Amino acid sequence: MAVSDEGRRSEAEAMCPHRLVLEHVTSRWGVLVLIRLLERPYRFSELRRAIGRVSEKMLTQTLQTLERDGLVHRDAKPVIPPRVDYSLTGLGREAAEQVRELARWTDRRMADVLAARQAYDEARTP
Amino acid sequence: MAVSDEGRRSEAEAMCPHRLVLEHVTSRWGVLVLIRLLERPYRFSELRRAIGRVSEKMLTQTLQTLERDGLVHRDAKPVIPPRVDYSLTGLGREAAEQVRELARWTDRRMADVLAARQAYDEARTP
DNA sequence: CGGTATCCAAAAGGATACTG
DNA sequence: CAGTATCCTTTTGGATACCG
Repeated sequence: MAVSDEGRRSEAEAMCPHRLVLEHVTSRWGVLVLIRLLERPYRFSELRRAIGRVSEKMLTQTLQTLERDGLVHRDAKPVIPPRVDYSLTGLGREAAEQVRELARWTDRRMADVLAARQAYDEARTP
Repeated sequence: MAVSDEGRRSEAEAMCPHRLVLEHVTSRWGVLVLIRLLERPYRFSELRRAIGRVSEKMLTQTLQTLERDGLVHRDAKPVIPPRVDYSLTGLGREAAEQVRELARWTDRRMADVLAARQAYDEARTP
C-alpha cells in the first residue's frame, strides 16, 4: 500500500507513477474493497465486517489511498455518532470491474493452477 | 510474493488459495514479468535487463512462483554456459493479457488519477 | 462510530558472496 | 549464465490505546 506509518508520500511517488496506481488497485485489501464497493456503498464498519480479518489501520490506509487516487468517494455525515459512507467513483468503477474480472479468472482457472502446483512439487520431491 | 527466505509454502497457502494466485499475478515483479513475456520468450539475464532494477533474488523467486502456478514455462538447455528460456504457458497468457489490460487502463487514466491526487492534497493543506 | 498514534513482529526485498 | 545462500535493511501489517 506504499504508505508507511509516518505517512510519507513523495519518496516512491516520483518514479513510474502509474505502477503505483496499479499497486494500489491490486493490493491485498484494495482488491477486496473495490470488489465489495462494486456491489453497493458501504459504511466503514460494515466494510470491515464484510471483508473480515482486516485491521482498522489497514482498512483506513487502503480507503485513504483509493480516495486520494480518485477511485473511492468518501461521504462523512456530520452526525453523532459519526457515519461515513464509501462508494466508487466512475474511475473507481472502471478499475474495480477489471479487478473483478481478474479475480473471476483466478476462480475459473484455479483447478489448472492447483494441478500445475502439484505437478511442480511432485517433480522435485521424488 | 509469499515466499520467505526459508522457502516455506504451506503456511499461507492453506486459506483462500485463489487470492494467492491473484497476488502472484499482480505482485510488483509478477506484473512486469508477465507483460514482458507476452511479447516473446526471454532468457533470465535478458529479462533482468529488460525489467531493470530488479534483484536476481526477486526475479528468481517471481519466476519460480509463476512457474509453479503453471503460468510460466521454464526451458533449461543443458549447455555450458547454462541457458534458460522463460515463456508463457496458455494459462499464463490469459493472465498476462488481463494484467496488461489493467496496466493499460492505469496508463489511460493516469491524468485523472493525478488530478484527483492534487485535489485531495490541496484540500487538506490550505 | 470512525478514526489517529504508537509500538512491535513479520515479511518483503536488496547486496554480496559463492557454485555448477 | 543462472542460479543458491546468507545477511541485513526496509516495508508491511497487526495490536493496543486513545480521541472527536
